Formats: sequence, structure tokens, C-alpha cells
Amino acid sequence: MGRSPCCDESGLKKGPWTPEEDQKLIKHIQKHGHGSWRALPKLAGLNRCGKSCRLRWTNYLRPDIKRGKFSQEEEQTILNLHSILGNKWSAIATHLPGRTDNEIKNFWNTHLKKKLIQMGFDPMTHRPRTDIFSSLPHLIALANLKELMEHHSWEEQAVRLQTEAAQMARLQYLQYLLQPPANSMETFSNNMNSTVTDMETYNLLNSLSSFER
DNA sequence: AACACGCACAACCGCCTAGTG
DNA sequence: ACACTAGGCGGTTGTGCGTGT
Repeated sequence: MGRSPCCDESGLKKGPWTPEEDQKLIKHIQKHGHGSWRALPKLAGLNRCGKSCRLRWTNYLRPDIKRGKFSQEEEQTILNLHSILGNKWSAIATHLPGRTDNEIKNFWNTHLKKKLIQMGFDPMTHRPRTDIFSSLPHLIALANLKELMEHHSWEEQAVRLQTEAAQMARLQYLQYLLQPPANSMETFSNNMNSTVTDMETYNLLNSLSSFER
């Protein structure tokens, strides 16, 4: 019900945190725990709203936060979980110890989303895109077909077609792996028990992205 | 050197939900 | 059952930095 009034109070500081503010927050929480976030700023001597303090602590100052680049395994985990859970960042974060929902959300928006789009997948459905732009490579391929037939031997064309067929098979396999099942934990656990390992999926992603270059 | 641009990420905003009286 | 609040969540914006021109 209704919006929390804490941030409507005027005179509270906004914007980037200073090292001094960080220290005050860390010291207070280490000594007393965070308790009520609403009451914390006053007790800790901070001119911030409780919400801002909570966010700063959970997303940046918490001692168990893992910083730095996401590993390949983490990246694959996010892809897998996002295909199942969607934009449930906090739910995804529970499967990645030391990572915050905010960090995962940012990583998704700046890296993974683009990666999927580049590979021709809809980042929301994890299915191949069906719009005109995703079809463009196929249309170009068709347009080039005539020229191909005129300038290359049958042997060359056979090798090329064989390579492309293999890539297409891998693409379809990946499509199958990334298919979002019905939103139930049953299908989730089925997926988790599938014989396909994270590494296999990751290798497929890599092989496909290198193919597109 | 100066400017424009894009990227990454920290932080904020507004809505939703669970808990409480 | 209802009103109210704190905390949590996801979307969006702001800011600093690196890179290209």
C-alpha cells in the first residue's frame, strides 16, 4: 500500500556516497546491526534516508559481496536462470553467492542482453527473433545463393553446405536448451536434472558467437 | 588538447507485498 | 476487514570514465 514516505523527506542527501558516509554506515552496522533501516540514519549520524542506506549496504558495503568480473560459469547460470525465471533478479541472485540483484541486473542489461540479441535471440523469451532484422541474414544468404552457384565448384558448395548444416543443427539444439518452460518449479527441477551440462551450453554459445563473427 | 560519444555501474524512484495493530 | 508502514524489488536515470575523432 502506498509509497514509503521516507524518501519524500526534504533535506536528506542524495547522490554518490562519500568514504566518510560509508565508514559511518559500516561502523554502525558492525556494532549494532542494521535493525530498522528507517531509524538507522539518525542513529548512525547520516543525513540519508533509510532506503538509501539499505541499498548502499546490500549492494556495495556488505562484507560478503564478490566484486569483479563475472565468471563464465556465473554468466551461464544467469542465462539459464533468466530463461526460467525472467527478470526476477533477486531470485537469480540467490543462486549466485556474493552477487547482488543490482549487479546481476546491470550485467544482464549491459552484456548478456546484447549478446543474445547479436546471436539473433529475443532476450526476453530466449527464442530466435522473428522480426525482419533477425531474418536479414537468411534473406542475404538467399540473395547470395545465385552468385555462389555461379562462382564455386560443386565440391566447394558441398563442404560449405555441410558446415552450415552443422551450425544450424547446433543453433536448433541451443534453441531447445533455452526454451522457457511453463512457469513451474517442476519444470525448473526437470531442467536442472537434464543431462545437458552448463559447460555444454556455454561451449555451444561460444561456438555460435564465433561463427557469427 | 578538446570534444563527443558510448559504456558500465551506482543510485534513485515508484510500486508491490508482508507484517502489524 | 481495513489502514498503515517498512522493506524489498525491478525499472530507470545519473555520473564517471575510457575511447575515438
